[in-house]
Amino acid sequence: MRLNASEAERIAEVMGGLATPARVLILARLLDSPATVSELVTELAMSQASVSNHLRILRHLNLAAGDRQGRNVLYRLQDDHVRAMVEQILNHASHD
Amino acid sequence: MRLNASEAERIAEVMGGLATPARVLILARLLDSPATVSELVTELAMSQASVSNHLRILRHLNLAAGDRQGRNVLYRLQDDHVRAMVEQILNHASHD
DNA sequence: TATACATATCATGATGTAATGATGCATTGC
DNA sequence: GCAATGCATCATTACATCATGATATGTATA
Repeated sequence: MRLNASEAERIAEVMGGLATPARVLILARLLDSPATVSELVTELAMSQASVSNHLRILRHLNLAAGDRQGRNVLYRLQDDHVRAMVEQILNHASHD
Repeated sequence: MRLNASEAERIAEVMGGLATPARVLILARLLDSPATVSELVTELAMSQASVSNHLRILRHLNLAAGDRQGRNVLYRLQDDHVRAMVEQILNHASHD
């Protein structure tokens, strides 16, 4: 599994998406089920601007995706591969 | 898999260890086999200070460990659980 | 012990990122 | 259309992190 510089850079970017407690909480919450922005705001006790900024980052890293439903936007994990990775990472914490 | 704030903080710290290309390259290299600091310096074309600083960070995060062998220090991944996590993360890149 | 080699740490400057408050945009209901 | 709701974006400030060059520590060899 040898990496070149640009692959390493891409991985580092994605991992940067998990390098802040706010986004870890968001991803862990989305592991359970999709959630709207306001649900995340109340459940995680974060400001609306902060949640929205973090969701934008997760979107751009292809870790999360949002689907508008009326006034709300329902966010979810991007795909099963992201799900597996997030699960593995959260699992790491419990073995540590 | 619900997280509290301090668990999220811990995970974010560990992921910060993978959030820089230099450390991704180091961990990917150590996935193959252990390596001394000078081997990492030459193989990855990084400065000695930089490699040593990054290794200190990886050590403190319990991602890597170093064993002195004479003048050299041989670095390796901390354990099989770290190995599994790093493999999963590198695997993510190829499916992306 | 003196020297060279391998690694670690330190101080600094430059860059990046997070939180916050304010504002803008989109959608629904009146 | 107008107001209200839900979300996104912007600008600012504060803080953290990286790379680098210099220096210190530990280890082997002469």
